[in-house]
Amino acid sequence: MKKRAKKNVATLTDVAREANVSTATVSRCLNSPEQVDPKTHARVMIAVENLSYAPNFGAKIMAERRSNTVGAVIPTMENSIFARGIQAFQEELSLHGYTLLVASSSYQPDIEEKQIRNLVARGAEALLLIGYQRDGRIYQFLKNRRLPFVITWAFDQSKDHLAIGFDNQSAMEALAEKVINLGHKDIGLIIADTSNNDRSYSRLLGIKNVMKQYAIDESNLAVEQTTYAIESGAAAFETLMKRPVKPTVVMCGNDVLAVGAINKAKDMGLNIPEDISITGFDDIELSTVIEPNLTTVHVPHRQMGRRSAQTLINMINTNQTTTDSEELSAYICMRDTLGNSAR
Amino acid sequence: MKKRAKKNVATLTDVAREANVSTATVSRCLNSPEQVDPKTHARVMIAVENLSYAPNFGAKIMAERRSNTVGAVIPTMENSIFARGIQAFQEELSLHGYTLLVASSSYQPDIEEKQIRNLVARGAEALLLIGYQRDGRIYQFLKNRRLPFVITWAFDQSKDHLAIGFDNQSAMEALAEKVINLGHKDIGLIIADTSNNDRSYSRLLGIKNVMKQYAIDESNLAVEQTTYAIESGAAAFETLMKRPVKPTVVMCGNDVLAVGAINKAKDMGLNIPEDISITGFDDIELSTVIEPNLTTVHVPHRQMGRRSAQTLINMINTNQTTTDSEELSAYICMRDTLGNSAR
DNA sequence: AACATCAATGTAAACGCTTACATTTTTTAA
DNA sequence: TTAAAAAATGTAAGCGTTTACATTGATGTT
Repeated sequence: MKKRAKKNVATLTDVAREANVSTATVSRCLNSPEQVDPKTHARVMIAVENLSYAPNFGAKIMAERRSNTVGAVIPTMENSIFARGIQAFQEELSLHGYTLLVASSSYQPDIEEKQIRNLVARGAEALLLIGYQRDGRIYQFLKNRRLPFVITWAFDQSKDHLAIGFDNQSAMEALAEKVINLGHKDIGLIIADTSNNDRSYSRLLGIKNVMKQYAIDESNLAVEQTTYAIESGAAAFETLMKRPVKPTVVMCGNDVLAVGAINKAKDMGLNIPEDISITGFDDIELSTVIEPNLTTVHVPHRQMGRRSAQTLINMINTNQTTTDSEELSAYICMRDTLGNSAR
Repeated sequence: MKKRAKKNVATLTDVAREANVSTATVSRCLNSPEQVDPKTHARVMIAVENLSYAPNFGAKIMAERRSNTVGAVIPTMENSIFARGIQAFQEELSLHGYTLLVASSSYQPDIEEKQIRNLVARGAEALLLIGYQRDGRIYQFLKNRRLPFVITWAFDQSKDHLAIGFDNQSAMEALAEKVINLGHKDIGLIIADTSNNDRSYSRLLGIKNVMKQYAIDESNLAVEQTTYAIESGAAAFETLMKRPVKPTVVMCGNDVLAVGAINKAKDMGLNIPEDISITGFDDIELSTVIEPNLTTVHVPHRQMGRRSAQTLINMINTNQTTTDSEELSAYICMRDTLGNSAR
């Protein structure tokens, strides 16, 4: 009966014994080789190889009191909404010697909280988060731990958390204005659940705002809330088209939903944009693959990723816990799915 | 002048002091609450909350000698080739209390090696890897550390590493046979660099095999090797169509490339499949979004992810380092981009 | 009343690394 | 040649947990 499961993988001590040096020397060979005699170094590296040694990060992090790791929690990995931004984030991080740990929350607040705590526990020195909306407890937690974090994919002057992103509401306002100027009055909207997704909520608000501005009654807006998947977009589109007074344009909370809507519209024999206009949001790859090409809002994916990384690294280095927010611009991509109102 | 940077985040000891108990009790509150008096538990949890305590995984892993973590290294996160599989992998893992750590290699062997070592260092108890091809040193390393791993996205009877995947070669053979039976003799192929990508290589081999079988000379196959991106597919397609004898079908190593090819074909005013046939591989979301819908090979994404997770967990639990491989089936998805030879 | 049992808690060693400081060896300068 | 300076290496403490084992106190049994 053994006392504790004894893992038999080589440790620094094993390597030291094998190479006939102290653990300190082995450590130096691995972390600052210039400090050690080339001959010793060679001998140690052979021992490392022979024993298939790999450092134990847990021990390393603890001893160094730092992890060179930055975390990111994104709502989903399944579609490519966040892929390009995260890719840029990661590229910039590794340029500066940091490793990225990604976790996904499946758009669920409780999972997000768990993942945030998980990343912190794993030694993340800073965090990238999507959107503002989360329990105050989490913000308090991050503040107490003096953990630098940046919010992205959103930007709201009135909030006081550090954000590097774009203003969802005004981006959607610009698009809605364009839509209305093309004569559309009956508007359908397919969007993610707005209750725990501030980006969705802001986009919805943007549309409502512009409608008010143009004196179009709110009852002219038909909203379908759904999950982020092509099929959900298709289903929601079908529902919208069954309404007594059909919309002449269906605006979508993102490109994935819009693609679903377009597919369904084509299935139903509708011509886009002659019979029905459709718009998206995000400008992901899909939007130029779908036929006709999707009119959407271009979001500064790569820029958000890059700037967020730079800012976080700077905060880590200067031991600051916050800094100035940065608004990046989103702009409308006019393509082929938005036309004049059919009515 | 400070000796060491003193991080001021709460530790277990701080919580213990605050709650007036020993560190052991705090640890038990967090890990096996049923062992402690409810009153004590409540008191401790308040202290935890007050101090914004989060456990230090490094220390935890070291003390527990296990991490409940499994790693995966995939070639890319940018497009969605691996997204669905990884998603399924992750779902199955968390069902069993394991956390997934994902890293990407950008299709570069040296980065892959680094990432593998990184994940191992971070305490991964098992690994998911894509394809067989990697330096023997890495396999030796994994073997020496008795680290369970599974290879997926490939299956080759003749290799003796544990794999849970499909046979790229025979899948491509089936497709090539179909293509040839439709009268195609001049075949273009757009595929990733086959030199360090065994999936690509097998697919190429599959085509060559069938051509030989049907007595079509190898010179009838025009191969363009390129990177995985829609634009690369488009560019490669253009190159292929400039050849003295144009192919009547362009087979692509994956759907992303195929989408690029289709786009370019349409740009060039070619009708698909009347003027030119195009095929893909993978069956990702894109393939039913593109018009016309892409004829491709369906790959058992989710099944590979799920079965891999189950198998790895089983190996961890039984302390085994390998087990039986499992061949899953891929099948042809006939859609609208493959037709009779135009010649 | 004495003792065994059990639940709750505490004590302290161990995990594998880094690094301040101490010591030894080599190089340089006179 | 020798002393001083610089380079290479060693020693050992400390990082924040878990857990075997020890201790304490309450409860039940005779």
